[in-house]
Amino acid sequence: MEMLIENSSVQVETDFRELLREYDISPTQQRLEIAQLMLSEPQHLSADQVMAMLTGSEQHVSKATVYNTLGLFARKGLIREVVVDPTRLFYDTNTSRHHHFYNVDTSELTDVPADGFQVSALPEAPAGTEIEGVEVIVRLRASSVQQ
Amino acid sequence: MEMLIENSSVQVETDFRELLREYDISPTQQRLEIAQLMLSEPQHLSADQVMAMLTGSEQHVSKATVYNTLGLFARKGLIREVVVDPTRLFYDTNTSRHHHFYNVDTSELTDVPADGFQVSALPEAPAGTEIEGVEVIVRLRASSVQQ
DNA sequence: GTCAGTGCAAACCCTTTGCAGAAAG
DNA sequence: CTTTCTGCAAAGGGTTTGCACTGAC
Repeated sequence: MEMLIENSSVQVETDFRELLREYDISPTQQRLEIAQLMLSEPQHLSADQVMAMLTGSEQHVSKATVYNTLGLFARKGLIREVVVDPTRLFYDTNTSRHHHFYNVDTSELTDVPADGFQVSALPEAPAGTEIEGVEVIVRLRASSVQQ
Repeated sequence: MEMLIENSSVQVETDFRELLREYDISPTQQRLEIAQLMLSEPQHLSADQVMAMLTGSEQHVSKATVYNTLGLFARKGLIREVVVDPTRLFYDTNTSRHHHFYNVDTSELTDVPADGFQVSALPEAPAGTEIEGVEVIVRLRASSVQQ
């Protein structure tokens, strides 16, 4: 049992090592740890949540490194920074074009199903600028009516 | 000259006094000052910018009051809070449905012309929630090509 | 006179930074 | 061995809060 886990985690680690290299990020232990944690499944996490997930993991990662790493990953295009909450940043492991629900009551960030929304024509960027990205955020609150 | 300005400013003040009352906001001197400053023309301002505009105005308004007032105005629906920058909040005096350009290089927030964009179908809110608002932010950066 | 609003400074909280020590290649 | 990365703690910066004073009505 122990060996099986060992083997599979070594396998996973190797994969992420290559992934980071593809994105021009030198794969240190901490970066691998964070990559593995975040990228194993699509999700939306704040730096705080990443910190929390790291607590109890075998390898200690400091706060500064978490912030640095998330910023680095986002700059390199591995993950996407999402600005929805004035009090904290979210990081989305899905970098493809899609939109978000943000529940202001629970601070939960989720994807809008691809078929639920359509942005037809992109606006033209003002002179001297180019479009870096388009973000659509649908703010939700707990509904007052009974479900 | 002095008297003309006096008269017109008294007129303006009266208008905003009524406007605030309509939004269920008791019109204090500071709130009137801020309302007049912001609502005289459509614009996008951060709390900091409001502070700066107040400096040199006849009536002193403290930082705490500026923040409180902007939050109050937003809660009451007089202005709209816009979350585009992780480091500061913007307040938009245009509360009708429209979208924004955000220039990440200059931190400038502007409106997307109404005809430049189309959101066709709103997504359905997940069970137990209702849509509070939809925000579309087009992030811009200074273009590398010559204009 | 009562209660809401204001001002000041301190507290907050997320994020960034400076710098010495550790790890990567 | 050199360079980059990490960890710690402290600084930063926008926003909020606590509380005494002031102003609205």
